Amino acid sequence: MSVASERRYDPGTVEREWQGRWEEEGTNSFTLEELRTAERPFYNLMMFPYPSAEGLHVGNIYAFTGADVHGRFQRMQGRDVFEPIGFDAFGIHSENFALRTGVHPMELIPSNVANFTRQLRRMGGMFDWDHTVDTTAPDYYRWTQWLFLQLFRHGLAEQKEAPVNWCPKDMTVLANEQVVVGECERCGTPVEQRLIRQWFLKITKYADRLLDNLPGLDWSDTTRKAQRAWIRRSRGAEISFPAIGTEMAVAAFTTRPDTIFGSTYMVLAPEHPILDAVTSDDRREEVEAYRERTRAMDLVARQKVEKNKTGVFTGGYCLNPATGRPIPVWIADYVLMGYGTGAIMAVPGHDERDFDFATAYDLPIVRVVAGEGEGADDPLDIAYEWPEGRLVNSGGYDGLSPAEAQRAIVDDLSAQGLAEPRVNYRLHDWCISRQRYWGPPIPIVHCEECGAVPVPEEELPVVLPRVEDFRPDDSGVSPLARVSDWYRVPCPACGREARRETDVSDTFLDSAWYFLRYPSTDFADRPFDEEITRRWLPVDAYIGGNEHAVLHLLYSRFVAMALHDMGLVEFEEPFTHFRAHGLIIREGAKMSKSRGNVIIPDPLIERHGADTFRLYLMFLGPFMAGGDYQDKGISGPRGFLHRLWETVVPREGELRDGAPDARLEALLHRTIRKVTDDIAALHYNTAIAAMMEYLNAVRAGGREAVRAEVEALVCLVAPFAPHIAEELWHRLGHAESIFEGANWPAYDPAKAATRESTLAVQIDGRLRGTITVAKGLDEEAAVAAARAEEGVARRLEGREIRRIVHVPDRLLNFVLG
RNA sequence: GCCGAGGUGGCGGAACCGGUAGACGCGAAGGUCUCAAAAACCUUUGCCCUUGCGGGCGUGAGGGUUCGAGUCCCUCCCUCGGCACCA
Repeated sequence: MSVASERRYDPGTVEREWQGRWEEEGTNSFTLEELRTAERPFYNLMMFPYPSAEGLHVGNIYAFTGADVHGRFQRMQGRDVFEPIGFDAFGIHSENFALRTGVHPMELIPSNVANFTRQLRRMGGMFDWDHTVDTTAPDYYRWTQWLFLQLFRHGLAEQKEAPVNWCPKDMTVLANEQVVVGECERCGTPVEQRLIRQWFLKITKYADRLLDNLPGLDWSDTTRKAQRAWIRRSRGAEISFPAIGTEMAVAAFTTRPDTIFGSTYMVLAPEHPILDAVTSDDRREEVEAYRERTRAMDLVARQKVEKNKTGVFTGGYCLNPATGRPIPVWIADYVLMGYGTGAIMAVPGHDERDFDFATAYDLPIVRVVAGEGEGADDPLDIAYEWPEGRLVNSGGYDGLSPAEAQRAIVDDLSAQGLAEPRVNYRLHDWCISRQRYWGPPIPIVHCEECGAVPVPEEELPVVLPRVEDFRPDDSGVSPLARVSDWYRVPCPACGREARRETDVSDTFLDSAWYFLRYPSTDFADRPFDEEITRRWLPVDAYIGGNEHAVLHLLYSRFVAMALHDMGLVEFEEPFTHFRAHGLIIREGAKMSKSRGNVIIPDPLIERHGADTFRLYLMFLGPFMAGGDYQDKGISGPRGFLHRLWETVVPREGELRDGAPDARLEALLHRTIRKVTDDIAALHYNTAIAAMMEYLNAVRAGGREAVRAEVEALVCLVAPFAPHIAEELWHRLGHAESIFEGANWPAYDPAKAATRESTLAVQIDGRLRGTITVAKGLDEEAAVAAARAEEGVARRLEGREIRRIVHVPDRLLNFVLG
């Protein structure tokens, strides 16, 4: 073999050699039979990348390396590790890039995928290239469409009108992220709202389960908290306020029904449907003008821009059902149609926002809760929002605590049919319609007779046609709506002429189930095989960025729960273990093209090798916190691997056999323990530091190592630097791959034990010296040993010792009088 | 505003359960080897005072608990990330 004879470490040669052998020998891939029979399956998942034209950046490599280290570590401990990778290639990113460059996405994506594949192979990930996924391949999105149909059949998909951000110049729908303070991020035109019929998945039906399962998940705490905050459940009541002069009532959601006696006015969202009915003729013009102004703002700007509250009086009144008195009805943009009922009972005395509004428009502020030491009619100079105190000015409820009053008031109003207990969520149903081209068509046919009819499953996939002009237009519908020979189809139910749904689905739907597909890509006739799914899922370890803490992870959980309820999978939580990694920054700032501080990994990998680059990235800082990229820093890990090589492959002669040095052997076992614990906890940086420390000790003073001192070290290094580890393992005489068989070294506590310990000697808590003593030395002997130290003895001379604190093998503290 | 993470040498970062702060690495200085360079190896490297011995000060700021605090408690400041009028 060419490599084997070379005595110098040349990373490029070693890495290409082993990447070739892994590929040839199928080291990292599973056959269908192996997937069926794996005895200790471990599904190691990482978030699949969006294959951009720029290629993999350091951030991707960082994330994948960290996950790969964990996978290789599990494998060396004897698990059958399945580590797949794929491409999340649909979506607006590719579409916009294609529009800009004029390259059709159907050409762009395959070439990007090819480039990503090359880079992923080059970084030495343990990927199973026989089980990849590309969300834009018809044999993948066929099953994305299938999934939509299952949700539809089970009443979890519905079409309804919803507002979207619309840029009148670009003539396109914009995602919230594309709207910057009320303007289109591309052209700066003020964004409008439009109402469009769109498909929604009813994730809110699962809100309680999504919330209540969280404590049982072994996830990064930050991620669980983000999900909790995103769903945000609030319990309260919906209360009816009869609108005077009409037959209708305005329903308002509140979490504080106990404060109803303090509700001195109501506020409706400007879009509220009852608005026309309550507005008086003399106010109509002003109300319309305000409504118009609000409509011109997109949802994001409306929530961000105005700190000062604005609003107008409608001229209408409702009856406060508790006091029986009429209260004025206003509209204001701080009330959102999308939450609760789109109407609030304003309680300015006990809600900060209502207080601000009432102050600005001179509306009455009444106290209905008195805190400790406060009187019933003490004026309020800020809203009293706390749920402690006693009710006042509240008729028969005076004297109750807010909690008691909540129950009593809701009970009494419910009896009159004016209230009912209610739970609200911040979480909204998931809008999956995209009026765009680059996505899987939603598999529905609209028929005038039969309504929305699902495409029969055997007709899937509904293939996205190749369309040269896929620019969005003024119509507010997908570019597919211009392709009449595609959308005109007979109704699957009645056969009459009908029309395909021309919207495509959200990319998050593609990624909400990809982990189910990986182990089953051998099957063309089913999305996921029952037997294989039972063996491999739920995912054992999922490592990814916290930018997906909410959406992707929440949608995946929802899909898994829905499939579980349909009886299609056994689990309801897809990821039992999730860890969020940190971000790579540079000079204290996030890498971005606009800052010009982006690192392109390819030249670095060419120059130093993938092993060095991997090791360097993992050494930067704690994996879960991220790290600061420094150009010169790579020389540390590079030197370490070169020294490791030279230690195992001496320039002259051969590595000797023989007994290891006793001190080194003890250190080796402590290193094994530390590296094992640290990798398990994803503390990669300190694991690497420990290996460096050990190698430094092995080579101290230019000494030559013996085999027993370095063989285990080669194994410890393997998860981080797999190629060099393979090569050295091979040169140490092993025929099989270091990753075949459980080669992770065992920690032997007996060998790790030391006979001596260093004791810190303090006087009054200040360090005055250290002494080396036999392990487990008792206090009396330790004191004697310390007193023998000149510096210690001098300070103790003639002083009274009030107390001695002795922590065996650690410290001895003399407290003087 | 709310929630979350964090603030330690010139830099990235270590530090178990409160027990020698600064592991490991970068950078810097000096040296060995070499025609030279690279690589490798050796020594030094928190700050201040001191020729030296030695001493003092040091983990965002201030206070507290303790024999002992980077670590625990209180008050405050700053940075980063997320959510943001959710009734």
